[in-house]
Amino acid sequence: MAANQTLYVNNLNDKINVETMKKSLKEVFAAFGGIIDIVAMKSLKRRGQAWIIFKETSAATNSLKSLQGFPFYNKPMRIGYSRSKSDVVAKADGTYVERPKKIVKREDLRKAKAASAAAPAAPAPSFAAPPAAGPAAAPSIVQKNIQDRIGWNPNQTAAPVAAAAPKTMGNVNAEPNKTLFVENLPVESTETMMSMLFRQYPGFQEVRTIPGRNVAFVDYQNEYQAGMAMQGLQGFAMTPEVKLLLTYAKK
DNA sequence: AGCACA
Repeated sequence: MAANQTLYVNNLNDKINVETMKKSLKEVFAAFGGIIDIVAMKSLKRRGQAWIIFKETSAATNSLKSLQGFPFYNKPMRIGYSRSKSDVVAKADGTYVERPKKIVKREDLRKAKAASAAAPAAPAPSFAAPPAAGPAAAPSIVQKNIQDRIGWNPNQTAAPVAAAAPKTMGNVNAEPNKTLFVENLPVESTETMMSMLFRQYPGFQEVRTIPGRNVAFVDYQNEYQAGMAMQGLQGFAMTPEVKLLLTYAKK
């Protein structure tokens, strides 16, 4: 695949509103260089994909390498170079030619209808019973899980994705906030471990654990970055039984 | 799975 200043990203979570998705993508990819635009659409043929248009091909290459397989809204991103030059880029270098409007064929309409009818309804929020209580987790499990997570090899194709987020929010406060409220911390987790885990996400400031309580607060520079960390680590399995529960802190 | 440009 030839290098291109535009990246093609797929396997994106299409349950996420496209505008939110574009903002979140910008948060992560902008760390690698200037972004001209992000194109993402929600139609049947185009959902779950996005084009990240960088100012520089080098930035595209760096982000491709380091974000390949990055767990994003619970799905590992698959990233490649775009097959063609983006219109904005072609317009800038004077090579843009008007593309003929495509005709939507009757057959395509039929297919689209069939596909949406076959699409399963969104799963109900899971209140699944916790896994059978096995032997008490050794203290090292939490550490190991975190190390596995932060030592995540960017070149692997199948990234270890956090367990599906339990949508059983104890805290109904959905108001975005640059501070995250973390629940379900196993007793053996330490502030150092927590910061290792949360530091992977851009904008990380600090973790504040609350003595005697299995909760913590994690600060980011802004609420988008906090949102990124929340999506990335939601349901993270600290032990096979204990999964992190993340919400925005109350303002 | 699907490479667009509203």
